[in-house]
Amino acid sequence: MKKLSREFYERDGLAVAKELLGKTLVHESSEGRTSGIIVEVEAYLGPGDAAAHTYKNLRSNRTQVIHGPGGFSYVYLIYGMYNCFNVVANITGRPEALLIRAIEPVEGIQLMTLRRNPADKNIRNLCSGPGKLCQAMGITRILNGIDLCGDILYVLNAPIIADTEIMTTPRINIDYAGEAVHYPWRYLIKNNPFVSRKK
DNA sequence: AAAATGATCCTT
DNA sequence: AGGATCATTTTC
Repeated sequence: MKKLSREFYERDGLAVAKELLGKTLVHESSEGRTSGIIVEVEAYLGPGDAAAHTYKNLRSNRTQVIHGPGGFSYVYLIYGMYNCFNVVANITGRPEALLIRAIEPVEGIQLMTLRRNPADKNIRNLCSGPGKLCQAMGITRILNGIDLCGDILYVLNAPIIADTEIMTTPRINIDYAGEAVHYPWRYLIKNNPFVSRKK
């Protein structure tokens, strides 16, 4: 399969979020190659989304990549300890980010286990959360702002998942976001055992 | 300049 | 239910 193109990313964030399900995220690191199937994605659609880092078009050193073209990576530190990986969607001037919350590990499972917790042999615990998958795949803020149409971090195309196989729920841990708390912008592959916990 | 705050995870 | 841990944002 081919890498997803700029055109794929530069569309409405909700459509891109949904269509990312079932695609394969790949990281070619110096330690080795890791990959996995995206099974859970949340959309953060600034400027009208109180949960988004680009709410009211907020532009800062951290969020500037979200304001640029689609198909770039946005990686930020959360709670002083964990990285979160997002795919930037839509065109320049439409600041939308898609948080990859869980993947189903495919390649480099041994390396993922080593990076996470060598004592835990349960592969369900490897990438079932945004901080966990970044740790397992070696994604850090060094990769913030890189082009997903490049050769280091990218997503391979795959057939679209049918609506009947997709579930939507409100987003996780955004209780501060007022009205936006209820928006059904979390997309998951139904009955997939590798999604994150909660709700 | 100082204080508050997380798009989390793990342990109790 | 609470703590770890710190860059970023908000407030003074």
